[in-house]
Amino acid sequence: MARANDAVAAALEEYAELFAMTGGDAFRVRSYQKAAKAIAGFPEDIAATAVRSVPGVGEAIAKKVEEFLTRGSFRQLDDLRGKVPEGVRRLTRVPSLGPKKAVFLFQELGIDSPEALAEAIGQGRLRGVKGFGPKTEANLLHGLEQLEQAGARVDIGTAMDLAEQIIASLDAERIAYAGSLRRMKETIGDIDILAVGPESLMDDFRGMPYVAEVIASGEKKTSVRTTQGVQVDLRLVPAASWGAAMQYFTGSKEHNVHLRELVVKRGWKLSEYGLFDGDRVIAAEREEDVYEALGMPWIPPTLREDGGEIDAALAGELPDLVTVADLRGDLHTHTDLTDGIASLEEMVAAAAARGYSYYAVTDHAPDLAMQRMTLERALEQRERLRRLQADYPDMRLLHGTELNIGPDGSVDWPEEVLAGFDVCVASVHSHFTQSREEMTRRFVAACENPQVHIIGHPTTRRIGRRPPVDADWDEVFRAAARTGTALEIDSAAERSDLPSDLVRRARHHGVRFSIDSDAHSVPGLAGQRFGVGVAQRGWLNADDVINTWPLERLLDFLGR
DNA sequence: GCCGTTTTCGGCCCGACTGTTTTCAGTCG
Repeated sequence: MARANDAVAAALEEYAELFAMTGGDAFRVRSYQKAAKAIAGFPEDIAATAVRSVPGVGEAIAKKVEEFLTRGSFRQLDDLRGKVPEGVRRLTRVPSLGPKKAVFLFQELGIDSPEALAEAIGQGRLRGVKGFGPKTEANLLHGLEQLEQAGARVDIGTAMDLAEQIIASLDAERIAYAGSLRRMKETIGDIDILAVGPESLMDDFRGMPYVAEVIASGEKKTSVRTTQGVQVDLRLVPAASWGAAMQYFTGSKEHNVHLRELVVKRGWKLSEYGLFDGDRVIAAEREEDVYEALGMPWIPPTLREDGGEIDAALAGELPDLVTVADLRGDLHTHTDLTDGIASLEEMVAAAAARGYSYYAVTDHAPDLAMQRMTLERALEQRERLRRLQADYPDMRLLHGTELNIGPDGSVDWPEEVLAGFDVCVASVHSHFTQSREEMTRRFVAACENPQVHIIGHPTTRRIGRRPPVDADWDEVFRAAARTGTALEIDSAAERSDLPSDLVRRARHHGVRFSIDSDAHSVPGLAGQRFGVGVAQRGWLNADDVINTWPLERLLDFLGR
């Protein structure tokens, strides 16, 4: 069941942003951001909790949240939405453009969207404007390009939260999401929801508080844009053709085109209403029947990209994909010692509740200055973790760290310190714009460090915010395979990193993977389901993933 | 706006980088 937490957090996040843009006090902005983060990371459903009990939520924010929970917004948010055009908010999505410059551009030049900014630059209207020199202009152009590449797509976590919220809000006989979301694609353009139920469902849908705009509405399909700017299509389908509709609307288009070629060869017809031989229905109610009628087992949605899955299915050679149930632990997580929001004790208790055989705490290492890590603090944490171990006889607690890979491939702590950690994840957190050669050398050097077990979020992309770094990935994969360094599939939805296409390529080089949550909160631990989606899209089976292995085998891998 | 074993007022993760500025503002992690 969808929790209200994410919708509340998104509203507070938006308010913080608008408040900052309208000249609000920076410390108050931080209060809203902190509260949003705490609510998103709060383990209970906020709608069923005393809001004040969430750390970081005081009198004023509690009132706003309560109003939001009753009517889907709050007065101050409505006010600011009226003052700052939605497009100006989108301007801050342009990398290198923050709230200050965005508001400046709006007030001084009337630029009210990324599109308008592109036009203004094209017309040379930024020339000579105070604070906008040639370098800034070039950076903005580059940022606009990146934004365009990312498109209006949102990460799968945002889309999944929204889809689950919508599904929970509608009273249908049967309802589910299809499309790229069901295929667990890392970014989602729009959300497709199929439902069986009365036509009044459409009215209910249009009237929901999360609907900002109705784009189109008919008997069978309603399209809306939500307050988060995501398009959602709701389709009513006949109960008798549920399976065919799911098959059709799950896609991908390429998968369906390929499948329909097989259908046509047999003189049949496949549509969202069913698989037909003339007027005779061969399959319609169950999706499995569509595939079985074509002589193959049901194909998992995560494989439906026309990447060889149909031939594999026909040959009976579909991979035995890794699942969430295969995971025995998590090897990359944070606590409030650095930038997490839950304590060590809370995170460990939550991990135990998830039934893990092992669990690694990997707070940031000292070179990420804002985290203020020191060796002393790390060793104190280790002591606390060792003491906690006694309370968890069925779960091995591993003390790890997330190191920073420097520009030359070196990491923060010297070898003798690293040797004291059970798990070392090493990640790039700076110098993103090195040349391909430098970046490749940097990753290869990190792989060759015998103390490094896992390369964290390898491409360092942040969906919609930062492009992946440039490296010769095949070279990196060869180094990882040669040195026995695992590559991480970071499950945090805005990362989804490695991306699935690179996962599949890396697998061909014989690389092992670790599907980690990179959780900064208790609910963050559940994010592994998105990493499993990426892994499935990369055709991984359980054996490819080190944290499906039994404890002994994992310890062996870690060299202990 | 939130929070409290130095505080109910006065602090609030902080340093690096970049471009533009002649002493710093904005952005980012």
